[in-house]
Amino acid sequence: MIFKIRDHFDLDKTLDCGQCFRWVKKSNYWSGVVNGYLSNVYFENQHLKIESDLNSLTFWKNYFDLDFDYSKPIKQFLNYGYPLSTATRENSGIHILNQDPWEVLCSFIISQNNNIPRIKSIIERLCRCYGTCHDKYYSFPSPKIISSLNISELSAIKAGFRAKYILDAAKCVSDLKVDLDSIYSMKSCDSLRYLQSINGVGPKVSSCVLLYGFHRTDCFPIDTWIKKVLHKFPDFNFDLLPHKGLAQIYLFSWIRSHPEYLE
DNA sequence: GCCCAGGGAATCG
DNA sequence: CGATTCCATGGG
Repeated sequence: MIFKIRDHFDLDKTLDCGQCFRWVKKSNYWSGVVNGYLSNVYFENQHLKIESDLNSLTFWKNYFDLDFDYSKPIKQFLNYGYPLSTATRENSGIHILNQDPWEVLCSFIISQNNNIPRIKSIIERLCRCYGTCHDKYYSFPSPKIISSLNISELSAIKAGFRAKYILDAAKCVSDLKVDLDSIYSMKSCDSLRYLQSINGVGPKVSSCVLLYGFHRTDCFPIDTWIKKVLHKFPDFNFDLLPHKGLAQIYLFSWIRSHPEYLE
């Protein structure tokens, strides 16, 4: 299927900004597994082309967030001063994906005290070992599947100390002690506390789940890089900024590509 | 060998 | 309470 893109949209940055971990860049397209379906995505002259057995216009429009009006927050960010103005100028093509909440939760548990290449390799092993095999790719394993494992079986993915956190999350989610669907009707501050009832889920991981799995742009995940930015620019106050989660994404991408600006 | 990586729990003053 | 330490693993 094909979408005509009106606003500025950068597919490369959207899939390579650290919000998702299973998309792989091929020659002129991206290949990934989304909700159990192998999908290939192309972008050329303002058209987004998607080849996937997941053949739903509304799903993909939502996944790539094509109905959200980015122009207003972008305009505000551009007038908010350095460094957000610069970060926005360089990264305003990024869209916030609407990913599967369980995959986001599990992925960002794995992300803690870790680096992006290794996060990807651990997730890949998780899918290969315990996901469902379709022809030549693997779906992301369900919470029920993972909750049936013991800690030594999970050690195969080499997640280290995070393995016990993955197990607790899978158990909580599969027996509905943490009902992810209920979050859709909860306020962000309540869902943050709710998610943090999972062992291994704190302020940062819960914020990422809400931002990348539920499009809660009022959440502002503070990781090591954002911490450095806030320390370097103490006058920058995001508390009252609308859609500050989007600002966080721009700032994260910006500082990752220019770490020298911290000196 | 040492340091760090999209943090959070356990422990300590 | 806030501050520090530990947690597995792998690449630089």
